[in-house]
Amino acid sequence: MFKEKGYHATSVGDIIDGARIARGTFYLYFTSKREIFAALSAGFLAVIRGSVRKISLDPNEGEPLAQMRANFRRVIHTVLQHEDLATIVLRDDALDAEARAQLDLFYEQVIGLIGQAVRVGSRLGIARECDETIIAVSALGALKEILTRMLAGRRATSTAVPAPGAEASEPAAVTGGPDETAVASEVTPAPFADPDRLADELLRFFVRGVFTQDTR
Amino acid sequence: MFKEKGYHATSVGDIIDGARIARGTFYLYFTSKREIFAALSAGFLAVIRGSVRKISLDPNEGEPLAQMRANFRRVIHTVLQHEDLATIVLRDDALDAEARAQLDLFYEQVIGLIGQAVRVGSRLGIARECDETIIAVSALGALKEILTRMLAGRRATSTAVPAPGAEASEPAAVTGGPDETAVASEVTPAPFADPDRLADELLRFFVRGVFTQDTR
Amino acid sequence: MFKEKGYHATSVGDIIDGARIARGTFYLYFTSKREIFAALSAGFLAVIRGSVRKISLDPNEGEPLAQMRANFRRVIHTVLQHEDLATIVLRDDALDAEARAQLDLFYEQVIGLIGQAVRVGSRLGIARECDETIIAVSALGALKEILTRMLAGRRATSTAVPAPGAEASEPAAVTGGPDETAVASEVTPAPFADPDRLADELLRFFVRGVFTQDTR
Amino acid sequence: MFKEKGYHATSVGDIIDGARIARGTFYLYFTSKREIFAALSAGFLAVIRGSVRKISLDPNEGEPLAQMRANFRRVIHTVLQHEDLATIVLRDDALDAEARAQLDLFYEQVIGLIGQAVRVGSRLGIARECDETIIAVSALGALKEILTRMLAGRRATSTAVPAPGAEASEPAAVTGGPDETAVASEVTPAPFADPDRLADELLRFFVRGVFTQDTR
DNA sequence: GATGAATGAGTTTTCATTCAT
DNA sequence: AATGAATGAAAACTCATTCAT
Repeated sequence: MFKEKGYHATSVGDIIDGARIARGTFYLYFTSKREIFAALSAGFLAVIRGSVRKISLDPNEGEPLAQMRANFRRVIHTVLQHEDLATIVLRDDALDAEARAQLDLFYEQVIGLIGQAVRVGSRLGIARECDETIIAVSALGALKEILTRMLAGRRATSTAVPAPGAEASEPAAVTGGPDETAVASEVTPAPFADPDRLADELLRFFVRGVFTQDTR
Repeated sequence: MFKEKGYHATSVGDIIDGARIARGTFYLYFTSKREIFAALSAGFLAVIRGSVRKISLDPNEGEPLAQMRANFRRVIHTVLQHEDLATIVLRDDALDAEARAQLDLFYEQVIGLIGQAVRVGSRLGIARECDETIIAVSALGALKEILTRMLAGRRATSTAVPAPGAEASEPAAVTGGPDETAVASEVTPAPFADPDRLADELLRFFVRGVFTQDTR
Repeated sequence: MFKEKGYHATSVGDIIDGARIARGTFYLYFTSKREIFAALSAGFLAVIRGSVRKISLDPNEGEPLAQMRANFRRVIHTVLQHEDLATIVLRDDALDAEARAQLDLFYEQVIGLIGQAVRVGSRLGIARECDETIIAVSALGALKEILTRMLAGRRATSTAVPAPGAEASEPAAVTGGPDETAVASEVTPAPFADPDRLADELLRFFVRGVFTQDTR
Repeated sequence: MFKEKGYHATSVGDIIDGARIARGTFYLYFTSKREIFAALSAGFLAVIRGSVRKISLDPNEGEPLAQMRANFRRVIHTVLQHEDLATIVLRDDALDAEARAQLDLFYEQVIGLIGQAVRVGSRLGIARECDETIIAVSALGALKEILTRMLAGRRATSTAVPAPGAEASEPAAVTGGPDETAVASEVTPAPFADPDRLADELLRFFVRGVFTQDTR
């Protein structure tokens, strides 16, 4: 329910209807709507944490960039394995201060991890001079956005035949200028369909950027 | 109010108290809570749209990368000029399908714009082979995350010593050089304090990535 | 509603139905069910407080016993003027700690007042040696019981023709032994019908007790 | 549980937790929460009934006033022996009509008994002319109030220094003489500590009242 | 144009009671 | 006899919205 309607639009009534249980049963297992959401979030965060490894300098562990690629791939696969939970966590709904703090902590950890990877790169002479916090935050943002759209794409695909009462079907049109709008028949799905390709593309972006020319 | 508490936690009561008007007066100007939020969002989106230019190949317009840097700087400055509105838009609160669609459209346009820049780069031989959608989405995500944290940092700083009644007057705190961040007691502020540096760092990330070594 | 059903058995729904107002209107004037009850109680306690005067030794104020009788009469009349409120206060329903404290304070004040009267009597040599606290508490208890039954009697009388759905009609029978059960057609009404007689009888009880013979 | 929190604030959950039994087990022995409360009340009322004797004119039974004193003492001692039950009965919590009627019946019997005593006194010429119902009701009220405060005092005293886990062990604190109560920091305890003194004081109040002067 | 009292649908939460095991 | 998971009716409370003044 949370995945479909978000935290606020989902009522306890929706949940118990969906779960085919009585109101009291819900409160037998969760003390509040907030708690079930927090429990779901926490569960997912734990799983995701488990899918990320710190970059190691131990040569047995392989090259740092290979380790990073493995991390990306694992995260993406874990997200795909837990589409529902990933969706509600990425939606980043407000909730209360405690849940907020839990999520913030998680992202701070992710930023720390990415920062560490950059620092390792610097030490090895394979990363350029940069503000590692900004890089890490950017990488996190990029990853979140990619994952969000990957999940949105899958939802759009799987719900292709919308139940009566739904209101999907985005007006595909976009792109500023009237020049090359390309195919654009399906808005996002295509490039996000292959998880491993996604991981590689993302990694390449982090590693090499896009442009070959120097900035200054 | 929306900036501080988010859409759902802000009641019409909060708004009219803050605005020192009567309940009825509110509904004289807005048909609903949703509408005022949508109006605020739309206003901000229009301003932001106005601060972005398509990359032009016309040599009078300067080099493409310089145009991109100018875009980044303008966006960041606009966001800073409209901290409140930017905050509520970046918070990405759920609302209804219509507001959702409006925001989605906007982001789709941004993605289109970034994609176009990459395509231009490709044509000029200054951008490497890549999936432009993934790159554009990543860039958008990075930008959103950076801006979000920049605003969070400013909020944290400005509310730090809350003079009773006052609510502004930045102490422009910036730690000199980019190397030794020393204290780092505050969560994010430091690296996000200088907007232009932020724009440059972000651009450099997009352009060159972080690592110098090849991926394959 | 509180008078008829007591605090717990009265729901906000009952109140708004009785008042012919909407739910929201109720919460516009009272923040909770507890609050309206507390407000009603407090109002009544204030009125009652206003109807009691400290016994004065000033000869212009009349004899102490006459002052006491006046107090009794005023209290009884006030209670009769505010039958509903008096009933809910005397019912002494649990509520929360705060309301409890408010009521306790009130009764403590009453006890203080009665104690003072006894002390005045002692000083004047018209009251016998006694533990004034016990006397005051006894007097308070007697007064409460008398008033409670006076009000119950009036309710029984006025509701003589019970609305369909009610469940009155006490099984009058009582009195341990099978000897003289007297008339007993109406359980309590009769002796409690005349307020002034009640006040006088009560005062006489306090003053002289019932038995003429000495105890030890 | 009922003693501590009252009927409404005590949930079946509290009861089964306290009794270390399962929910189902509770309903094996009692059909409802009301029933267990009624059973407890009824038990106590039976015990109390057993501790009161009708005043007899048989000279072997001793003087009427001595019989009354004995009754008072027995009631007070019984109440002390069953503090918990006495507390819940005196709290006079609402419940349903049936339990209400049971309690009303009991009090009516007590009133009948006291009334009988007064009538006996009248016949013997040792009681003054009076409305015996009013006197009996007053006496009942005084007794209830005294007992309530006596129990409250004991509770306050025993819970004063709550050794973690323990819940009894009265320190029998009683301030020596009846005159100088000195400290008086505690609300009521002192004068209510000695049950027999209480009974005597109460009896004396009934017998002689407080004031020596005539009323009219 | 402005006001604010009134509204009531909708939400969360509680808790006495049941019944299959 | 004992258990405890499941129940659902009922209760308190919220808040966006309306409309007579």
